[in-house]
Amino acid sequence: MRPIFALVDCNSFYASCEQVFDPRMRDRPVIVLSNNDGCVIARTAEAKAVGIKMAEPFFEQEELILKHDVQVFSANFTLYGDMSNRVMETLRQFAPRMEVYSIDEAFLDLAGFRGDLAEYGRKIRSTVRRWTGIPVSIGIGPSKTLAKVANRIAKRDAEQRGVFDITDRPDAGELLDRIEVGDIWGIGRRYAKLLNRHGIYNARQLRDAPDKFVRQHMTVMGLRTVTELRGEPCIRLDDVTHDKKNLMSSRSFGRPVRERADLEQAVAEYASLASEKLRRQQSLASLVHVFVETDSFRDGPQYRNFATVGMAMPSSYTPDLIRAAHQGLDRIFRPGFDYKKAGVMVSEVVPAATVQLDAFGRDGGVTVKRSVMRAMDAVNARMGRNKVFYAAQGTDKTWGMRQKRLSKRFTTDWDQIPTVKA
DNA sequence: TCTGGGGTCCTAGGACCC
DNA sequence: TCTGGGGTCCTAGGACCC
Repeated sequence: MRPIFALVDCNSFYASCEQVFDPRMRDRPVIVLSNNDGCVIARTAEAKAVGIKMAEPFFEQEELILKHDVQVFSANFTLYGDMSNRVMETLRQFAPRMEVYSIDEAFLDLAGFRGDLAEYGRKIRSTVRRWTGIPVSIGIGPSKTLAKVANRIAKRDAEQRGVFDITDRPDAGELLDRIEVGDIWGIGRRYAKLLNRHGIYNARQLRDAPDKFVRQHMTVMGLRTVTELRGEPCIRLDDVTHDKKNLMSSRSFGRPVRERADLEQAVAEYASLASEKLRRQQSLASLVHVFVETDSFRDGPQYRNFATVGMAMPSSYTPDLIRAAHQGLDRIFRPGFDYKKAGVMVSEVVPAATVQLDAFGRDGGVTVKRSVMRAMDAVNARMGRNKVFYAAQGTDKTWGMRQKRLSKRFTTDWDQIPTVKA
């Protein structure tokens, strides 16, 4: 059966989430900032129209923001994660198979669908809007890459009303003419530049480029993209969830940090977050990597370093990871620097079920540790994140991130559910 | 004053083995 | 003087994604 993919993509997702819970924000320029209120990571069409740039620093755009009364929010990932689940659950009803590709995107498998695909797309779109409040755009095509292209057209051309089907279009060539090569899924800045140097500027030119040229300059990955542009699918729909092979937890600090004690707290906090992520996917890790770095945007002495610490047995037990992270920090901490960021990554991740006994048949206390963690996760799930935590994480957290414009956790915390006044 | 935080895959080259 | 040929594993770096 001929594959047909639909790519459903939420429009300016984080900003849309904020609009759902605050009707005053509808039809207004709204933006959402990255952690630490650093960069713009989402903007509504209205914000784009007044010239707000994506991924650019917030402080550089403050003038524009004041002038156009742009509404600004700190990132509220708890809210976005929950809204994402609602959107995905809604989408699931429209296709036998679905791949959740990112927090705001999913591929649907529409192979074998009989009827008008674009019409079906519009039905999906209006249902998601009605059930979750989130606007989406939908691209439909014979390969994932072409579904992505169609999605761009759906977003760009207002007359498509948010849905575009590129399958069996006799004018596919002209449509691809209007897609810049750098806007193709899989073609980043570097490849776009390289292709431009060789006279390839749009999707049609890339589609028609010789295999040998593509293979030589862009490896097999590039060749896959080109094949997909030709309408021959080679990236399959992947509907099983894979365990992450690496898990990272890192943050920039709200202020420069000099004291070792503060770094120890921060690193403990990140190790604890990494442990939680491991437990959520029922995995254990045996390597813990710690890194610290100064602020490269500022003058002054710069330092960055990382250390890797192996644990005796794979673990997801928070104190094990905190201990390893502190060992790593011991190795790389140098006094006298203004640190801006630190992080903890874990690797050599294995499923928890495969845990081995040591040579003496002991389980290293795994059973006890597991019940402690289960209890802690249960309390935190119910009462709110970090209600129970380790003292090493610190209680004052003066290094914590700036989030001046945080919305409430409308959907995941009983105390913050919106109320309607009669 | 203020510049995010995650992930994946592929390739080339070196170490090492037989 | 002649100076093999494969294979595997690991790592660093480069590209991409959201």
